Parts: sequence; C-alpha cells; structure tokens
Amino acid sequence: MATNAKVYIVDDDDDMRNSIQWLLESANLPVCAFESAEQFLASYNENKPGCLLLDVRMPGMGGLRLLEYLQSIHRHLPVIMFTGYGDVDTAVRTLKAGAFDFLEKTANHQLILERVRLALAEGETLHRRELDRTRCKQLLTKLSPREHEVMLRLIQGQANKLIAIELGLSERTVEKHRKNIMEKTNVGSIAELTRLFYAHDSEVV
Amino acid sequence: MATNAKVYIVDDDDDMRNSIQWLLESANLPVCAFESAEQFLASYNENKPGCLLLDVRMPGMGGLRLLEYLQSIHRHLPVIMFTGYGDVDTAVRTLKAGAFDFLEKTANHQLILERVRLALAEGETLHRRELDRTRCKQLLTKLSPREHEVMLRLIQGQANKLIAIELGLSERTVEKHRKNIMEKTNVGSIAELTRLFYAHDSEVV
DNA sequence: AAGTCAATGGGTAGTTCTACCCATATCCAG
DNA sequence: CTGGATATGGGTAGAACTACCCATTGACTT
Repeated sequence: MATNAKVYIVDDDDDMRNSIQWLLESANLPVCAFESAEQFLASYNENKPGCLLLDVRMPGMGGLRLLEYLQSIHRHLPVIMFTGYGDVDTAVRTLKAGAFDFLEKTANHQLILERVRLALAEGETLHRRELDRTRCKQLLTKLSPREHEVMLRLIQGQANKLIAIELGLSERTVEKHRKNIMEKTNVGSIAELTRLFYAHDSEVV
Repeated sequence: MATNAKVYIVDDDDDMRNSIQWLLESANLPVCAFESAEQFLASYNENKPGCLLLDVRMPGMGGLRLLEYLQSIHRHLPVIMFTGYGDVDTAVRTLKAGAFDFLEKTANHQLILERVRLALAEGETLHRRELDRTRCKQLLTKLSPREHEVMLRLIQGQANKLIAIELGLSERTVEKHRKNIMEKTNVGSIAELTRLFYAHDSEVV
C-alpha cells in the first residue's frame, strides 16, 4: 500500500509527459506533471514525500540546473534524470550531482516502472528522516538564547558549577536553565539531550 | 604537499597502465599499479589512504565486480572507473554502485589528472573519518561484556539504580562498572560517552 | 497598565553520582 | 600456583543534581 508519496514529472514534451503520466497512473502511482522546471518549483512543496522524473533538455531552466538547485536546498527528493539522447558525459555529471538514477526514454515500461518505484521508496525513507530531523530542530529552537548557550555546554558534559563560572552566573540560575531545557526538549537525561542534538547530522542505526 | 595517499591503478592493458602510471608520476603522485583485480586485492592495505583508478573490462574479476566487492567491505576508497568504450548503462551502474567518478580513457591528460587529484583528496578525507571511527570502536571494545551492557544503558540515560534493578545487580556493582567504563573510554561524562558511541555512524559538524 | 516571559538569585530537602576504603569468587595465563 | 582481570557486594563521605519553595528586574504584548 502506497503512502501519499507523489511522482513529479517535469518534461516540456507534451506527448512524452502524457505518455509517462498514463504509464505511472496505470500502475496506481499518484502523479503530478509539469511542463517546465519553473512551473514545478512554483508549486512544489518540499515537505511532502515523492520523487522527480526529470527531463534533461528543456527550454528555460534545464534538468541539470534544476537538479543542482534542488540539491543545494535539501536532498530528500530523489531525482531520476530522464533523457532521450543518453551520452556518457551527461549521465556522469548528473549522477555525480546527486541524481538518484539516470534513465533513457527508450527504456521499456517495465524498467521505468521499476526504477520509479525504487526512487519513490527512497523518497519516503528520506522524508521520514527529514521529519525526524526537523522535529529535533524544532525542539531545540524552543530554547531561549541563554538556554541554548547552557545546552551546548551540558552536552559537552560540563557540570553546573563550571557552566556557572564560565558564564558568570550563580549555580542556581544554571540549574533553572537546565531544568527548563530538559522540559522544553522533553528529555529525561543529558544523554538523551546529546543524542537529540547530534541527530541533526547523523543517522543512528 | 601530499600525504602518503597512493593512487592505485588496476588495468590489464600494459601500455595503458604504464602510460597512466607515467602521467601520474610526472605529476608527483605516488602510484601503485596492478594488472588484475586479484593482484590488487592481494596487496591492498585498506588502512592507508588513497584512490583507485580501475579498468572496467578485464579478464578474471571485472572492474564492476571489484568495485562492488570493495563497497561491500568499506567505503573509504574512492574509485574512478576508467573505460575505453563508455556506454551510458555501464556509467550509470558504476556510479550507482558507489564509484566516485567515471572517466573515459580518451580524456585528455589534464582532465584525468584533475579527477585523480579530486579522488585523492576525497580518499584522504574518508581515511581521516575512518581513523576517528576505528579509534572510537577500539575504545569501546576494551570494555568487558558486562561493562558493555551497562554502557548501553548509561547512554540511554538510565540511572545506576534502574540499571542495577534491570540487570539484577547491586548499585555498588553498577557504580564500579560505570567507573571502569569511564576510565577505559577516557571520558569525563556520560555526554562524552554518548557522543563517542554515536560517532560510529555519524559525522558531526 | 497589566500580564507574560526571560533571566537573574536564594533556601532546603532529597536523590544520585563520585571517590575513596574494604571484601570474596571465578577464571585464565604465565 | 600466583597474579591479573572480571564480576560481585558493602561502607562512608562529599560533590553534584533534582524538586520544590521564594524573590526581583527588564522587555515585550495585549
């Protein structure tokens, strides 16, 4: 059973776009098609899971530039670069730029469907990770500036007394901040707080 | 100034191998050449930084299979797949298999050198990360089985009392284990211990 | 003007952790 | 067989943390 993950199609060729859209919808995949990179960007919501089937050669913003732009923003939308004339150089540049896959339009339907399903699954995985990450970030942004300062020292393992000295505060004040931090971030120990903080950039097994 | 990072070349074609070796050595890069994947594997030391310039088509174990094998072991040796007849399908499969780059042998010397230098730099970065990771692992493997068990609960933020109950021990014994753990891993707090443990799979910024 | 929040500081009691001291039993290697 | 590591348990004292209570100041909002 699929989630609400969508397949976005960006291709300026009406026939090709409609043909692919038909193919994917026949396989019960939710599709959203655009005829230019600009139109896609205007309506794309990065907080929904999905994958992107992207034509390389288009008037205006080309596929490679859109790919690079998307990668510079985030990397939780797997991109399948879709091309009519596959040359090695484009394929290499595309994949090194972070594309999930590189497909030729002449590929048979079975293969295309298979690759799209893989990209969709990857998109859902990345989306879940992103949700976790933003959840952590939101917890930490609830802290006031002072609390954030104290938090950074707590996850280094500094004792209240040391923090008080270094920040020129009384121990009582640090204790108060510490309590607020642990309430706001909803953790029961410094170990949990440490994991919460470092979960930004890591994927724990 | 380069470190001791080496460029490994694996190619069954003598002329090509020597030509590339000459090119790289002219640029003052340390080179180690092999005429088969098997010979390379026999003498490759995975604990040294470097990169691999790998021919696709070879008798015996082919380039793609060697790449996949190496990726299954670790991923701190960047591989540049080097091919005479670049077709899109091979390029895509190679890069999706985790290759760092895909180069055609017809490329000019300047380009080859540039790509090799990039791979070498990447190899050094990956090597440094690997050193950190193994350092953490070594610290943690110094723990006895019982200590490891206690450690896992400590980094979850469990209190000595709870650990004692769950493991059917006295608090005194848990305290003793805790002390030994922190001495062996050379940390001054549970927060540090937590970071040490989760540094296995993460790259902290 | 009143209310809320952040930041500051204090007291007191109870829990938890750390640092010392002590001991016993097992197992493995020199 | 003796020493070392592992695992177990106890006592005691002090440091650190937690959970309550109290208060003032300043800034921003309603």
